[in-house]
Amino acid sequence: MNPTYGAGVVGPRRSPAGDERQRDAERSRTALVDAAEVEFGDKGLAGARVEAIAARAGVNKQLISYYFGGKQGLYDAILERWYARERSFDGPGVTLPDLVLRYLEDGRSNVSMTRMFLRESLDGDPSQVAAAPDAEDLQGLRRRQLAGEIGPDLDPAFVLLFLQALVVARVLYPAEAKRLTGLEPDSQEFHDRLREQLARVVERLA
Amino acid sequence: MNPTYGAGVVGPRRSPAGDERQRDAERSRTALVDAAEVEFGDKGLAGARVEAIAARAGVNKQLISYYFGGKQGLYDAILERWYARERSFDGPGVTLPDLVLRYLEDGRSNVSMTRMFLRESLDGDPSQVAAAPDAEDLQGLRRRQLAGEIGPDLDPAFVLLFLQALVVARVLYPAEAKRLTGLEPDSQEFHDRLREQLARVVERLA
DNA sequence: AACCCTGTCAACCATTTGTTTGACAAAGCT
DNA sequence: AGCTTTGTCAAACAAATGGTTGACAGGGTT
Repeated sequence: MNPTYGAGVVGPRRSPAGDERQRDAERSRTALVDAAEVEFGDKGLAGARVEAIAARAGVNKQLISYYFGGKQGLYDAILERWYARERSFDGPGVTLPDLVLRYLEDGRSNVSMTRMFLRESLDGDPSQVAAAPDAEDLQGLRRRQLAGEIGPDLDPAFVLLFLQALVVARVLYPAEAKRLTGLEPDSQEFHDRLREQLARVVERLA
Repeated sequence: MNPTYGAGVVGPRRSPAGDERQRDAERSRTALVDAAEVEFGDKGLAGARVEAIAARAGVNKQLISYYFGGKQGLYDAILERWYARERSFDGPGVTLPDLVLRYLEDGRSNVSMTRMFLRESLDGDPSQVAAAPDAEDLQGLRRRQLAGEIGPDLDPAFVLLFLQALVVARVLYPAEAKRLTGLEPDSQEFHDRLREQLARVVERLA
């Protein structure tokens, strides 16, 4: 190995268009976050190794401390990104099946992050959560119930809880998914079938 | 601390009925398994600390190596126990709602183990699982479909996947459960409502 | 050109952590 | 009673791991 920076194995270039700078804080940051997402998703916070994350990102592990203040900081940064995106999901004029499928879609394109989120949910301390029966998402469901999308004998709170579980089933039980359906959980075919089946179940809630 | 064995703080007794032996391999084993179940459920395999397990069990941590060959061995032992019990669930003459509620019931009385199981599912390598569309549990569902318990437009494989997800929702999302319903997920009231709501959803699958 | 801030790395360090070792006593056996 | 096996513990150990330090060069600024 030679002691130069970046992946400049192809020889010295005179920064052709500003896109291949060998020192790019933003790129390093992003690479670390992306890599960490996978590692944390695979092994969890405790199981993930900072060295593995750095290696996957192609940078020195010290940068994790430099940019995020350590392993935990990196973890938090990713989680923040997750919550931010999730908050933007529900909106006015979105039907229930739409919303569910939206979550499903998101889970498909962010498997690692979903895995990480599930682990986080498992790790989290449930005692320090406030009850919020007036939360926005719940009110949305109540409105849907009045509109007839959900039967009057069902409790929107439990319905929402159930839906959240349904949406992550594939990520939570990849092995079961494969065993039962005979399909690869990552495949397009599985995804299509899942969409269809889930929609049918959601329709039945009415 | 004095260098004597057992919890004999109350003074020396002459083994009154064979139940308070201070050296009891079986008791130590069980204590370790029980303690580990909680620790692994709370922190996961990587996050759990052998010292914490031993402390919770009230024995020396070395016994983990002695009896189970180490942390991993203890983990495997517990997992084995889980699978063994689960295999005994489905049987002839059990209706679908019954079966689901049975899983629900089991999850309630074994929260730690369920948590641990979920983590394991998340950790596991899905690639080394064989597709088994002729599995026993699936055939059972197909029979139920013919009997009218499941609509003909639903695929038993996905239904089973969904049901498994529904049953663990409470353990997977304890914080959400509390936030949405306003009830403590461990409380009897939550459990009763959950039973009821879940049953209604399962009925709707027909 | 001289200077300085920033990005990056390799080596080092302190701690944590699972496991091994060695001692020792409780029970069982002869 | 004496011997052996087994259960248990405290202390020592080695490996792993996250974080810190110090060097150094790229780039922009003066």
